[in-house]
Amino acid sequence: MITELFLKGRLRDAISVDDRAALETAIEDVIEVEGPRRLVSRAEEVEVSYYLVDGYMARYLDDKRGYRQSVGFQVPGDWVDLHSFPMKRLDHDVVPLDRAKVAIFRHDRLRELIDGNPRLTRILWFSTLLDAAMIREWIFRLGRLSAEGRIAHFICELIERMRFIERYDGTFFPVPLKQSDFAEACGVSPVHANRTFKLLRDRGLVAASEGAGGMRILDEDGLRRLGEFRGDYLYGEGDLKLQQPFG
Amino acid sequence: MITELFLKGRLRDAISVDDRAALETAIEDVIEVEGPRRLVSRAEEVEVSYYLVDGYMARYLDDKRGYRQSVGFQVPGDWVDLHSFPMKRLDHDVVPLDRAKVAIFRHDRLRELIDGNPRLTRILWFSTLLDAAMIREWIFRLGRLSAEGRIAHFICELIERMRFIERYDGTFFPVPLKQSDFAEACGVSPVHANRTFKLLRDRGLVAASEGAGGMRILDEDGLRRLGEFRGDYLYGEGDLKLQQPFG
DNA sequence: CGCTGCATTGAAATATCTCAATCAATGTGG
DNA sequence: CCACATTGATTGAGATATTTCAATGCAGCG
Repeated sequence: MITELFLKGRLRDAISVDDRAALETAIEDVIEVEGPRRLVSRAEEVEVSYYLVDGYMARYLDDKRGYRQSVGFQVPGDWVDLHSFPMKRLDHDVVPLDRAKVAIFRHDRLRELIDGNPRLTRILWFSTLLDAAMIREWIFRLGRLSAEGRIAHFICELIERMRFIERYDGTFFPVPLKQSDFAEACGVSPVHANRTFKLLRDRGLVAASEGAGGMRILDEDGLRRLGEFRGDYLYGEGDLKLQQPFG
Repeated sequence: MITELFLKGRLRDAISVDDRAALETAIEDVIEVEGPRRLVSRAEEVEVSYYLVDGYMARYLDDKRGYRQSVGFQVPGDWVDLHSFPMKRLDHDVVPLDRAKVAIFRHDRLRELIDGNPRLTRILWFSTLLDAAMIREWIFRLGRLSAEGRIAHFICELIERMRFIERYDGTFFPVPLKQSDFAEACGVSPVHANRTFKLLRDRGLVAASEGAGGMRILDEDGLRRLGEFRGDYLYGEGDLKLQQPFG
């Protein structure tokens, strides 16, 4: 099933079998895309939304000098730009990190699908809001943490999200992020990101980088403390949240 | 009409007369609240959402030391926590800045209202996404701008939002924000916020502070340049966005 | 008059950026 | 197999930006 990973580890069980099937039938096509070519550009009018089947993507805003600020990171099972469905345009660019596989949903088809189905509507709405909750936590990260805390916090988020989709085995997760990608996500210079990783290694929190192949975690609790990480924002929805205690 | 200002200056005209009326009838009550007492607390389960009729509110995440990061700012016409309707809980606190008037919408009542009304559903969904677009721009602000740029950018956003609801006359807007509130929103220390305001005054961009009564703007273009401000993210929705050119 | 809450200032301590090299791994063409 | 280019990681050193701590100023208010 294409949408196998959608909300996996969170609300997935709240989606009925029928709704899942309906969602699957609304898929227009599944294609391969590859960075650094943009999949969606800021401000262009769009008529489809993409669901990320496999691979990773980042969302960017550009500053005056051409440097990028990452405003989102998508993993398999995420919608990349479902918000363009009610919004018509995006306020940012979407770029595959490497090679990725996406399912295409036409907006008119989505509309047909959900207009008579408030339950499914609410689930899709929910998933865009989960995204918003993450972004809010990114603000916290940038506004209140030191460079070291920011990187640690971001790593914790990645761990948690990879765990949802069973791509984290307790010590390693694969993600094609370079140090400069961490820098763009955490609002620090690439050079400082490098020094920060060295600090994290010296503290025994993460292992030496495996290139851009992924990340080996040595002390998840230590990272959480350093990044003042509370995982709850990744859940939403009361009942399910109980599976993961706050803090 | 209570929801008079909802999406004013943006999508408001897209809401049909019937839908507006329906929305009005779903109001449970209108009450006065006052900060610094929290209106909604992080993680508590909620059954109502609030629409801000008058006054201002801020949304906060706390760090380890008890300092706050502002992750949102609401003006009259905004929903303060509509996202709790699909989410059940909030990931942050909501606090009136001063005295405010809010309309209460019970979630079960909202559900009845929109379940047979996909158009209205999409408008509410849209408004939560507009909120998300703003937050993304906040990330840009924190991640890519200097303290001076951040404050300028935030002021520009306030100008624009106050303009939508006709509370900005071209030189002044009323908002009970202290320098320390700007600091919490922009991720800088209160002391540095103070020095930054001095810089902005010295550059002739804003006038001497009027306490927490509001802000007098001397050079909006200058502020936009300094804050690398692009107003488009506040609009959403293709057609209407044309009213305000990009950049 | 003496609080109290905010704005302001100074000075030293830190954190982060920038610029400029260097290094290591990888791939490519000959 | 070698010379070379490319990409990303690493390091050093000086310049800037921002924080922190500690006072001071200033206005409204009981």
